[in-house]
Amino acid sequence: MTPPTFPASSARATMDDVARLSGVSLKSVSRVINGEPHVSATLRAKVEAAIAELNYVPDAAARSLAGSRTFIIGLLLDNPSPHYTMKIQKGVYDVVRSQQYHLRIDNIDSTVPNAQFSAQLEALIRNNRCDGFVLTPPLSDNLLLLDFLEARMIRYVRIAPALDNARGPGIAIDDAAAAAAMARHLWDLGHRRFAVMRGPASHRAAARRRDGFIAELERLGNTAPVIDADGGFSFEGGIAAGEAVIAQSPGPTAVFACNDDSAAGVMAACSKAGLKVPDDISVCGFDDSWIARSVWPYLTTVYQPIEEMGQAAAALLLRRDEQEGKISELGFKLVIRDSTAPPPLSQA
Amino acid sequence: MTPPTFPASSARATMDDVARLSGVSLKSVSRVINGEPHVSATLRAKVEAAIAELNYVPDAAARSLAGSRTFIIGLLLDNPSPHYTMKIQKGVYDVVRSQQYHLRIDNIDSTVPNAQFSAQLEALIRNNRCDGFVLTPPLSDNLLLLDFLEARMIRYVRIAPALDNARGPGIAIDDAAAAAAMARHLWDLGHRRFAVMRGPASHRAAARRRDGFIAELERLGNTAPVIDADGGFSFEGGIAAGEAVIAQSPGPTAVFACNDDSAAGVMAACSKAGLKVPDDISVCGFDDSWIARSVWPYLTTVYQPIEEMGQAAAALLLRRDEQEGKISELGFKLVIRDSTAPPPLSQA
DNA sequence: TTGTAAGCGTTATCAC
DNA sequence: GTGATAACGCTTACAA
Repeated sequence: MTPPTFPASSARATMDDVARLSGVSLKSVSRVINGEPHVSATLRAKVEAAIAELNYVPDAAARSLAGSRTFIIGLLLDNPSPHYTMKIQKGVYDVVRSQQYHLRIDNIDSTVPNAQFSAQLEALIRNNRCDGFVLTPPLSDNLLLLDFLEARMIRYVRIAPALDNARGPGIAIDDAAAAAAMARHLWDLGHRRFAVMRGPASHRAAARRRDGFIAELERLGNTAPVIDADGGFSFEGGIAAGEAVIAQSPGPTAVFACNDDSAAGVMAACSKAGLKVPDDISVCGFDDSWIARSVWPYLTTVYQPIEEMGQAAAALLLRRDEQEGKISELGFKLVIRDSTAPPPLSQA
Repeated sequence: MTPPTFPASSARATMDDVARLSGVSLKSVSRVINGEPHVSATLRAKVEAAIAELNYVPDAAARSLAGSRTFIIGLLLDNPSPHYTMKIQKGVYDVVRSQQYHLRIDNIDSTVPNAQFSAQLEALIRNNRCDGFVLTPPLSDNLLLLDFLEARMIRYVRIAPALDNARGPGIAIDDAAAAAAMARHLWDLGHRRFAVMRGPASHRAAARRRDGFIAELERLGNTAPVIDADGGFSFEGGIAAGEAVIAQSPGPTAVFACNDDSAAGVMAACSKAGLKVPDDISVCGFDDSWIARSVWPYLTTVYQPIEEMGQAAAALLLRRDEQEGKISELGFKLVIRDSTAPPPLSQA
């Protein structure tokens, strides 16, 4: 079987052409291109003119063969929510392209046994290096992965890490504070009986949301027990947990789900049970994902700047300001829509 | 400003090492690696043993510099639905990786003026070629893009093309037939008054769905006019169009939306208007996207094998069986869930 | 069937 | 500041 071959692109100008046209050496052209110091203004001008005239663009393959950079940034994805992932991807892409880098995608499955996991990583790294990886959750908290990358001196930036935060650079929001803001919103509306839908154990940030919510309620003076259910971060999980929770007596007047998907599930459970949101019960979520505006009534939730987190992660990776171990926090925003309201008078 | 530099990965075996260890020439190793013919079994065995022992992996940069292949496939994205895009991306990724290729992502904005559009394309192509592109809708029907790629002899495969189908290879489903199947489903339930929510004009496949739906109704004997509204392919568009449609008198007993997002919007509109789905009105969509299971009741829709379409597109690109102009059709499936039922007795 | 030699287009080393 | 010249790791004529 003959391997596939593809036509090369049409002839392009090389560094040689630029050097010849501008009457300088190859190395000088290289200096100009890479913005190296110790180049006279006149030389630089000559070279730049030639580059413009020839419409010259450096060849990535040659650069990465000769040099130590590949001009490729990898985005490591695992088991992603489409909405979340696409936002991150868009953010990373925009920054990467603005610096003349390219974006490579790599999916890895972190649910397999360790040996297999390492094999996947090996396969990714070996035949086509890249200049760094952006790690998305739950990979951001995968210690095996961090070990692997560090052992090979491969740079990375973690998005929404929640574990071992001194470990590597990262971009996050303050999940606990955001959940606390939501707790205050519900409290101020008059709610006093709450349920919280936690996320899967592997999602560390979800635990922070749940804990932050409960802690803030306590701080506000809440003494009643908060119903604690597993919403599984999914619509189906939200339905199941929602049905169980609203069947209790007395039931909650407000439910905080740790992501929007499970919140939508809770709303569906309410609708099945004949409870009107928000008149009979308030429901709120987290993420301000696309589903928050795809349910009726629109979901009260926490906006996190997902795309900006992708941008910031890429920028951090490209900057190389040895910020190891620093987690940059971005702002969140409470988005009050139509799924939360004061509790029914009879229950206030 | 010094450009960022990244550490090279740890020393790896090269083809030279393999040649030395196995006692053959460089070229022979190359032959084995590339699966070229005319290699004796013994030589091949020796080389493969050496490769295994040294854990050798060819360097992509060197290969693409010396040869005509880059081992990179590009996925061209524009204005994507997250769910759809992620599925395509996953499918393309899996096939590409299985052939030792890598996946590069490129977003382009096709809503800008032509000159700017071409500039975007130039920028993508120039400094880092790739061995072919997978085109996703609406890019699959962008004639400017096809011209651009063909002029540069860059291979491509179109996903869900609906225009100029003789133009290049592509992967699609039979949108008209799928819509017709949905029409029969509703007709068989007893519905006789229909509305269809069409998509935006740029999405050519959407028009095929609408037309196929209406044509099948006529074939079945429907004489009443079909209400034709613009659902805009979005949740918001579906709400607006849905409100307008159900306000009519007599209103439809069944609504077919050309994608799931607008179908969900119609459901929300019904819910606002106090109509119960499916008891008072049936609603169905197209795509079997994630939102179809994120609404209540679950949406009756058309499943299209999006991930497989991505796989097939990548396989086509990699095969190089000059199948120019051939569109491969994959199967669809009617997915009957809970949002469709017989019309209310009073209206049957 | 196998091997030799000449690049591919950059960056890096070291002189000048 | 600037410029020869040697890598980088592979593919591809062209021989043998």
